[in-house]
This record gives sequence, C-alpha cells and structure tokens, in this order.
Amino acid sequence: MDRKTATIQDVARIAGVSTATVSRTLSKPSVVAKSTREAVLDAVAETGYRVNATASNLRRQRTGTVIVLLPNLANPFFSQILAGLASVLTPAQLGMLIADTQSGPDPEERLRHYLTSGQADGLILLDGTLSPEALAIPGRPPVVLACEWMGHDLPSVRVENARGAALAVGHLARLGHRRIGHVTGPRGNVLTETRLEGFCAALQELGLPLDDHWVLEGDFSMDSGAAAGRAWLGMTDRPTALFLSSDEMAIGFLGEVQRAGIRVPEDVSIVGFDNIEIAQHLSPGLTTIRQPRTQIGVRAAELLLAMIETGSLTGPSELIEVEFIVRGSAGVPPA
Amino acid sequence: MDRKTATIQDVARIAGVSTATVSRTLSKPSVVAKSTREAVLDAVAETGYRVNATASNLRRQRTGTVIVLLPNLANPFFSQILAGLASVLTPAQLGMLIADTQSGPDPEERLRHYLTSGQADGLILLDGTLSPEALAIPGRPPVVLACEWMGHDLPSVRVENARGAALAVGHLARLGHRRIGHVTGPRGNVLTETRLEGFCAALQELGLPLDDHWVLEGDFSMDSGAAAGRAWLGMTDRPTALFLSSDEMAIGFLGEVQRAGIRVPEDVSIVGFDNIEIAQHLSPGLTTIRQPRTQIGVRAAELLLAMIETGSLTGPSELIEVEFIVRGSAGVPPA
DNA sequence: GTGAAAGCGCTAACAT
DNA sequence: ATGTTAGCGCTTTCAC
Repeated sequence: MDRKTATIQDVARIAGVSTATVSRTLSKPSVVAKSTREAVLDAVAETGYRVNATASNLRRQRTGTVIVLLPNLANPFFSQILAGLASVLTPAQLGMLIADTQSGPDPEERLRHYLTSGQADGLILLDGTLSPEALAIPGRPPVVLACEWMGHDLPSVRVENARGAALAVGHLARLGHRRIGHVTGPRGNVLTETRLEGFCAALQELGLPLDDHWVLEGDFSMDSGAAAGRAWLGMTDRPTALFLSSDEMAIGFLGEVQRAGIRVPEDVSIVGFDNIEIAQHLSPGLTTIRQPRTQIGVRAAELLLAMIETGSLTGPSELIEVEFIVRGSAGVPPA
Repeated sequence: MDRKTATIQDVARIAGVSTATVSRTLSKPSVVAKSTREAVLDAVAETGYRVNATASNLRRQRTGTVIVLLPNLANPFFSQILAGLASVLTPAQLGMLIADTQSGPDPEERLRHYLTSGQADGLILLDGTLSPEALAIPGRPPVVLACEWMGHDLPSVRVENARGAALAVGHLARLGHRRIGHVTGPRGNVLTETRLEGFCAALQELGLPLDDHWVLEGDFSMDSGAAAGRAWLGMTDRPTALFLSSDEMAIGFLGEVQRAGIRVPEDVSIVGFDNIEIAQHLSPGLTTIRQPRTQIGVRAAELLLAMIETGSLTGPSELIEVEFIVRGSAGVPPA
C-alpha cells in the first residue's frame, strides 16, 4: 500500500501515543498498560511497521551481526558448520556476515579489519592459520574459535584431533598393519600438526616404525589426495595402510589407486578423517573419524552468544568428541 | 590505545577541520584540497578511525547488506555459488547475510520477512520452490534469482538445464543405448521439471522409448541416488543407462550398484549433472554436465549490484552455458 | 504508565 | 574548498 515503509512516528501518531511507548511496547510489552499495548499493536498491524534495524543498532551501539571468517567458502566442509551457526544465531536476531580469508591478499589484515571496523558484535573464526597476534586489538568484540589455533587461551570449540588420529592408527594396528603411512594437511595448519602429532605418538606407543617417506604432505583437497596416491604407487617400499588427514584426500587417493588397478582394502587400507556425507556412499565405504560439524557450529554460536550478552571477552572452551566409523576401506594387510 | 573507537568528531578536531570535510575526504578525496586531505588522513591514521557503518547506513538510507536466501546451507552445492557472490559483493562493500529457508517453519514467510524488514539493499534467491507471489511486495528491494523459478519475469541467472539433459541423452544414444532411465530431483522443484522435460523431449526427438518405470524420483541427495540404485537392481527390465539429475545422486547410485557387484560402465552407464569436484575423482570418473557455479554467483551478484546502484527493480536475465564432460561412467551398452 | 527530549555517528544539502 | 546544520529512525534516561 504505502509507498515507503512506516516509521515509529507513524505508528505513534496512529496509536495516539509517543514514540517511546511504541518502542517499549515492542521491546518490553509488560511495562505498558494492556489497553495502550493493544492500540499500538493495532497501529503496527495497520501500517505494517517493522523496526528499522539500522537505527535501532545505531542507538543501541550494536550491529546485530556476527562475522564468520573462514578460509575458503567453496569448501563444503564448512557448510554444515555454517548451518549449525545459523540455527543458533538466526533465532537470536543476529545475522551472519560470512567472509572468506583466502579471497583477499592479506588474511590477517582482513581479520584486523573486521575486528576494528565495529561492524560486528562478535566474530567466529574458522581459520586456524591466522596468528594470535592479530587478535590483540583493544576494544575488539568477543571472538570464538571453532578450529584449532596457535594460542590456546581463547574461548573455542575444538575437536579431539589427536585422539582421532590415535583411533585410526589403533584400528589399523589391530588389523595387523605394521607399515602405516600418513597424508597430512598443509604444513603450518594447526589441524595438520595436531593430527600428525597424534599419529606419531600412537605409532610410537604401539612400537610401530615411522618412516619419513611414508608421511606425505597434502592440503586436504581431493587433488592432493590423488597426488598422494600417485606417490604411493611409485614407492618401492609401500606402506600397507594409510591414515589421511581428511576424507577429501582419502577420496582422491582411493580414486587414483583404484584406477591403477589397486584393490581397496585388499591391497591397501585407508582411513580418512571427517566422515563427510559421501564417505558412506563410496565403494568400498570409507572408514573414517566422525566430526560432528553441525554441533561444532551450534556450540560455537552458543558460546559467542553468551559472551555478547554478558559483554565478556572470555569464556569456556569446549572439546567435542570424535567417533571412529568402521566401513570397508580398511582391512587386514596383504599377505 | 584508546579505550573506545574514535568518531568522525575526534578526527575533525585533531585535523582542525569540520566533520563534513572528514567525511568528504574519505568518500570523495578529489574534492578536498591536498593539504587538508593530508591533515585529515594523518588524523585518521593517528586515531585509527574507521567509519561507523551503522551510522553511515542509517544516514544514507541503505543497509550495506545483501540477503542470500538458499534452501539448505548444509548442501555443498551452494558453497561455490556463495564464493562467487562474495567475490563481487565484498569489494563493493556489501556484506552477505545468509539465510536458510529450510531451518524455519514457513519459507515464504521468511522471504516476506526479509523483503519487508528493510534489512537489506537487495536479495539473491537460490531457492526455486518459493512461489512468485511472495515477491509481490511494495517497496521491496531488488531481487535476483540464481535459480530456476516459476514466474520467469524477474532478473535471473539461469543455466541451460533442458539442454544439459538433452546432451546427456544424446551422448548415451550415440553410444548405442536405447533403454535410458532417469532419476529426477524432488517433484515440484523447477530444476527437476526442466531437466525432466529436456530428458523426455530428447528421447522423443531421437525416437527412443520412454518407460514410466524408468523414471525414478529422487531428491538430489546421495541417499536418494542409492535408493534409486536399489530400485534399479530390483528391476526385471533394467535400462542400460541412466541420466541422474544431480552428481550427488549419481554418486549414491554408483556406490550402491558397485557394492552389489555391478560394473560401471560395462553393466550400466551413468551420467550425472553438476560436475561437482568429486566427479573426476571417482572410479570410474563420472560423465556429467558442468554448471559453472562460481560464475553463476558472480553474475548474479553483478546483476544485483547494477540494480542497487541504479535503484531499479528490473534488469536483464542471463542464461549460462553448460558443458558436457565425458569421463568413464558411460560406455557402450552390454551385449 | 507515559511523554519529552537528547542524542547514537554519520552524510548531504545549503551556505559561504 | 570548507563549514553549518539538519536530520536518518530509534531507544532511553529523566520527568511527571
């Protein structure tokens, strides 16, 4: 009907009250008299009034927005975390501004920008490669890490990465493997290092050999898994099993060696990490470690919400359990 | 340093100019004298001043935000489109507020909410199942569809879906298949219908039979592809080839029949749709139709940006080409 | 329980 | 080329 949207003034005029009363009716209905409240709500309905979030935010010195900073938006790994975040943030009237650290030139500068721009009530960080110094900014909003991170003193939601690696090694050892290789994520990434440490520690604990040639560097992508597959095919002294630091790499590896005529798990056993949806649909199914990604998002959002509400810059951290999922890609070693 | 962030007043005071000059220096540097500009920029640097986006937006009657409405955030299909959107929107100083139509109860109400709330300068719609009536709202911001849609009169970025289906059928027919089945997306979805129509039309054009039993309903998910695989395994009169309306379904189908001992493509040929990253890493590689998803996002964002800048509610539509990708999952029919 | 009034921080006429 | 001024629409003391 109306050409332009109604303001609080219009509602006040129609209801015959002041703008203050309209505002109160909408935010704290209990403090206004029943009859006034009804008059106001009628006027709201009549005009189709919605509060202007920008004006409200300016007045209340908040933004209504949470920034989510992730390394790479195109990586489907994050979409489920985002879904978890949204399920908590949306009901709390907080929008998610999603930004990608890889699209620009200087990721840490991007982070600093968001922290100082006053554009957000809080920030959720999904990129573990940024350095903690970037967070040392006075007056910054609360931050929750939903990833591993160099400095471990911030509120965070993390996953039992080292234990996951140990579970993988234990499973393979129990099947009889003694020559176990590993494909890492990108060096420098905290996830990579944590899983690698867990892998090495488990090997040592079980008295299994660790050959440097059996640790290949990847970058979590399918392509890098395929490259690892080619490297494995070219080895004279192949490990009989591999633990790969992501399911995506496991898929790339699997496809590559299968196309070369290698049978999985008869000729080589494979364990991934993540339990992405496709893991169960491969042939053979991918044995892997489940990370509950939606839950990571949910908990991170809840933590941040609590900090925003209390105005605190600190808060608890949380460790989320992983679960070992046995499918067909790991079996007994070849005779 | 400072406890609270500097305002434009602080900068003006330090630089010895008015706030208007500070504002101008930052938005249209060319109109202020060089010496003043330098003084202002020095003061900006000294105070670490950043414009308060909320205040700026309120004053300029804009929001600095674009809402992206998609059916399901957890679906990795959208992440690349989002990456494309972000690559255009971020440099234009527009944030993306991402919302999920499936998380709440009433998707159309959600859409209406975003359209009327004045929280966005524009909206990008990735959900083709919402009805066009929901957009008939006075004073709404510009909208771009990045999906198929019931009413075809809005600015949109779409893909040659029907032609993609025809390419798939043509390829299979050329290999010698005469019994070609299809697994659809969810009924009612516009993508589903368009591809189905393309499929039927191509069959007819080539004089190939269309058996109703060979058209199975899926929902684009791997699980539904696996279900289609089980259905196919149970058929007495199996088609020798299938065109599946998404790669995810093709993957589910492939895994399911392979686990049942069926060889692909020797026993059955498969063609998917999308060319998701994993398609090339499967064994056999998945023959499919490529949709340039990043580009879809880029073009949609560019269209919307133009509309926001000109204040127009209409604009051109664009059809993005698909490309047929031959890999190993489709071969000659079994003898 | 309700109203008056003072800004939140910024930009864009309009003056000069 | 720069300053003055009037708000954008809202929330929140502070009175009554």
